[in-house]
Amino acid sequence: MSSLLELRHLRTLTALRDAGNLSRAAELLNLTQSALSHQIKLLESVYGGALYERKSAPPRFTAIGARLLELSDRLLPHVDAAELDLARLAAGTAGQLRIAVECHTCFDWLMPAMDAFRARWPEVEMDIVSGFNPEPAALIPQDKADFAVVSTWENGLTGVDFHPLFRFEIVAILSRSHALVEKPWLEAADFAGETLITYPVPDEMLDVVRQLLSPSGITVQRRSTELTAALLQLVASGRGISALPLWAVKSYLDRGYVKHCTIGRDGLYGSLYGACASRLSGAPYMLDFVRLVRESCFLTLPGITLL
Amino acid sequence: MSSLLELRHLRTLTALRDAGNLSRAAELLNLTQSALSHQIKLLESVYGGALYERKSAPPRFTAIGARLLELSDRLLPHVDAAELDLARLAAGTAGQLRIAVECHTCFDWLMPAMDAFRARWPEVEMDIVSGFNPEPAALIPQDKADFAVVSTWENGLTGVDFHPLFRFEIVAILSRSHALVEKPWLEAADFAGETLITYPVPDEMLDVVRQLLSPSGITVQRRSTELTAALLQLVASGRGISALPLWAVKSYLDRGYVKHCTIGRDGLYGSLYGACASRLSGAPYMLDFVRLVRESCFLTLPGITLL
DNA sequence: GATAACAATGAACTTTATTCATACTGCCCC
DNA sequence: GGGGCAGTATGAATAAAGTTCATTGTTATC
Repeated sequence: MSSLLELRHLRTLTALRDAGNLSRAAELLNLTQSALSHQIKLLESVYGGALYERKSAPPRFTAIGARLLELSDRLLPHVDAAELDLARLAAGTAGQLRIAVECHTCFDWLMPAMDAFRARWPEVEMDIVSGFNPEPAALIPQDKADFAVVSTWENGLTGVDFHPLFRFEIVAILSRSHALVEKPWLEAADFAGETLITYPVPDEMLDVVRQLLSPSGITVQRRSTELTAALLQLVASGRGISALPLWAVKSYLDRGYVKHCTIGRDGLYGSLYGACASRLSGAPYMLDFVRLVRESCFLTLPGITLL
Repeated sequence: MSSLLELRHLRTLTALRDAGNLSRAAELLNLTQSALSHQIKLLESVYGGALYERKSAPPRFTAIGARLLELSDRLLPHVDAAELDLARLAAGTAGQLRIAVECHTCFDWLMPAMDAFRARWPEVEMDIVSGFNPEPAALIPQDKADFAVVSTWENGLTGVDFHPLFRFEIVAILSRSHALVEKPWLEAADFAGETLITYPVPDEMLDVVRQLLSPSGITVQRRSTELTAALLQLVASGRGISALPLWAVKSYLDRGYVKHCTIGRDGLYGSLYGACASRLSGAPYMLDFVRLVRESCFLTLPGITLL
């Protein structure tokens, strides 16, 4: 009888468009694919027609779906703005956000989220904690940082809360002519005798060392450089192999500049978490920041999974 | 965690503002007062503060409530427009709407709804069935009307569906100096010997006759006139008494031009229904018309209750 | 201080949304 | 051309609401 259209449905539609398919949209919304499928089925029964063509990627919307999307685009920004205002009403607008990172590549994807955040919370003082921080989470209890990107969820730390960010695959990077390229996947032994080219971080922070090499008792030569491009240049020219997040090297792989190889039979995966001071863990601006990071990463980084 | 604000909540807030209090808002939304109270309580717990001051009528909104209302005002018109578009997509935009009324006063409140309807469904041919129609519902099977305002729900008619509209009190109208004014309420016997001043409709269509006088076997003199103003002028000058919907005479009563009196111990009530051809009963434009009528009446006519 | 109107509340209930488990579909690829 | 694979659909089970019911609390009014 009366209208059953809710914001939920509009959010689903835009997520579908943004994410490219139902399953990814579900991930973005923290729901299951099934839930969204049911939602859309309901809408279709109400409006008497399909909302989009299922077999096309990206989804192609019908007139009905397009009209609903048009509505979403008009509505959701206002909803977002209103909720932002309300969050600010609830807990002042001021605050600090000193960000520390463990790995340099993080800035690649942190930047868009930081830009969005700055626009949304102009009164929050945002800073990057400079210098080399092997254990950025430790800076939080010392009150030298408010937020840190870390790869391990340390339950021990008091006064520090963790927010899951995402999970990604780490692949071995090899020159196009490397012998190992032929293998379906690499085992620890394959690294013996190779030079491992990495970012300049301590051994125990490299997932490939921590999860694969150390447990197998294999040690390798290391060589490091700051920039991803330089690193790949070294690999391409045969100075060694590397192990990097897939999202960091996807574009090089697509261009055929280097080759890659799964590490371990089931692949090697790293995770990232956002650590923050417990006292700020529930602050609207902190929650908003985490959300922005997750969202922008999911839409930007290829092949990642939200945690 | 993620936003739980839904259109439902925004609809509640605007209904609250439009209707003036929770109970009336509930009526407008076809929900109970309790449901709305729970909704608002939830919102308040989420946003950390009251949405409005309960004890003031009309409701006075807090900053939070006002921000949400602002959002509603920006959103709901778009939602409405979109749903209208979608309804038109589903079932063409053309159609006929020939309206017949049983009682002349109906046009008072039918007009605003008709104006709104014309704007929303420009391609639907709207007409008023002219002439005197003692039984307008009968015109529907004859295909001389598509919609009729009637005061009885006749289950017998085939091919005709009824939509409940509203219920209203019918009061006796007396000159300021009339003796009966002193009575707490009038019974059938009080009408004996009086002249009943009415619109020019047959006896059996007057609720006061049908529900009170006929059952008691009391007959009265009748005198009729078309216009409400003329009718009241006759009453005021002592030519007789009348029985009219409260909403039709409220403004005269407020000005003290005439007096009124409850009819029967529990009051006399009339109801109105919208009759329409079954074949059109589910048509989007017909449902929309009924909705517009109910809504505009509820917001406009004092003292009515939606059915 | 009774009455009436409105709002709040907790529990029962109903409805709806979501998940789970599984089956279906189109597509790519040896 | 028969796996695998990624995406989608579906029915039943479950979880999570939203809503009502019955009642109480509150405030204003006469």
